[in-house]
Amino acid sequence: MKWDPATAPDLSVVERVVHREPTRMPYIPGLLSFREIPAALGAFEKLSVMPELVMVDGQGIAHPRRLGVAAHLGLWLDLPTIGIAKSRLYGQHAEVGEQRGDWVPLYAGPETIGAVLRSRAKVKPVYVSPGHRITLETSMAWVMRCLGRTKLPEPTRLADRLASRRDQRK
DNA sequence: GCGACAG
DNA sequence: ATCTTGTCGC
Repeated sequence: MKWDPATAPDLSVVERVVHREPTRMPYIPGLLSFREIPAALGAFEKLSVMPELVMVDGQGIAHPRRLGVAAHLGLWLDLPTIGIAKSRLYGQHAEVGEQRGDWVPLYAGPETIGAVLRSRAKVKPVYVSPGHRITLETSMAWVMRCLGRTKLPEPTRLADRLASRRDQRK
C-alpha cells in the first residue's frame, strides 16, 4: 500500500531490532556515512518487514557532495529516506520563527537543499533534508506528521532511545 | 592561512 | 558523540 502523510493511520511500532558492531572509522565531518552505514545495513538485515520510508539521524542532501548519511543509505537500500539532523553541517539559512512549525529554506547558493524547522518552541531547530527518492515537500509533511511534543520526530526519537543503554529491556 | 565541522 | 548541572512537565 502507498501511504500518505494525511492518511497514515497512526504511529504504532511494527517491529524493533538492535544491531551493534565495532566502528571501522572515526567520525569525520562530511564522512559520517562511512562510519555509520555498515552497522545500519546490519540492522536492516535483521528486519522481517522492510520499511517503505526511512528517517535517518543526520543529513540527507544537505551535504557538500549532496550525499549525507540519509542520502547514502537510501542508495544502498533503494528506499525513500529523509535526513533529520539536530545541527547544521552545510548550507545557509535565515533565522527561523519561534513558533512550532515555523521553518525557512536551507540553501547552498541558489539551490534549496533542505529546511530548518522549529519542531518545538524554545528549542533549537532541526535540519530536514531529502535523502533518496523523496522531495523536500514530502519530507516536511512526513516529519510534521510524525512529530510528538518533542524536538525529534517519533521514528528517530524512539530508535535513538532503543539504542541507548537504558532501554535494553527484553 | 583560518575557521567550520551531521554523529 | 559524551559528560555534568539545573529546571520543567507529567
